[in-house]
Amino acid sequence: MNDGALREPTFLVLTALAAQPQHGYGVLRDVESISGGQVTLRAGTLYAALDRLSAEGWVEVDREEVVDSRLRRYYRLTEPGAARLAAEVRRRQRHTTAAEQRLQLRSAGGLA
Amino acid sequence: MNDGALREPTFLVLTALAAQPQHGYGVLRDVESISGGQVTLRAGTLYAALDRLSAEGWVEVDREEVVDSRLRRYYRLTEPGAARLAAEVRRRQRHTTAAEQRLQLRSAGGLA
DNA sequence: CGCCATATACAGGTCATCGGTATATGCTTC
DNA sequence: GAAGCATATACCGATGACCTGTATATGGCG
Repeated sequence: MNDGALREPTFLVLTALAAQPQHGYGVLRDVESISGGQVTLRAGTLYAALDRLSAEGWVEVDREEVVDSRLRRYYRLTEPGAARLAAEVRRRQRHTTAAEQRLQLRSAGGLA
Repeated sequence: MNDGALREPTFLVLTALAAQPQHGYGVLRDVESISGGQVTLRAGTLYAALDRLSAEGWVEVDREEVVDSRLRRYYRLTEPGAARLAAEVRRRQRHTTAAEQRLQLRSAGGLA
């Protein structure tokens, strides 16, 4: 079991749903704000990810509302989904910490 | 310009080369240790990434040695490569911080 | 009246990664 | 002494997440 690494869009979708349920378009805007405008998810990416994550059991439909004749489907992060996200956070922190240390060694003039 | 997100294997290859030049197999072992054994790069992934990153100007061949009739090609992270890695670190830290905060909100019983 | 924001959905294409294989040497183990 | 493993680089076909673009529909703004 090498894998399990989440791609950035998937990671951000889970993050957007971590605090409270949101509908698709809300996730879209949330991801944009989390990333400071760096990441704007394509609609296709978002709904494909939502389907995939539902099949995985990491998110599920919270409720559906109809606002102005338009459907709003709210998604919720499940407990397994939260655990998965937490694991991915640890994994990424480990990697970014290693990268930082090595970049510092580099600017310090190489390895001892 | 939405993109620029590095995939995990690519990120780890750059990280492995950040402190000092290494040859392919050294990168392989280094990535494994950085990730605590979680990530073992496929040979195909590694050399494809090295080619791609060379074309991008983020890594370059440092030197070549022949040890026991076997070639050792050492790669080095370039300055643009180091800058790219540093940018990716900042990006990932922003995202992991957001994910952590939201997971805490969740365990605290939802958003205020 | 056209444009933008809101909102969901699908179809076609790309590309990084995976999985497997090939080649070659030297050390260890049985 | 041969079987297997670590070292070392390299290619090829398949997969799948993601991107681009498009379709559909409503309401507000200029």
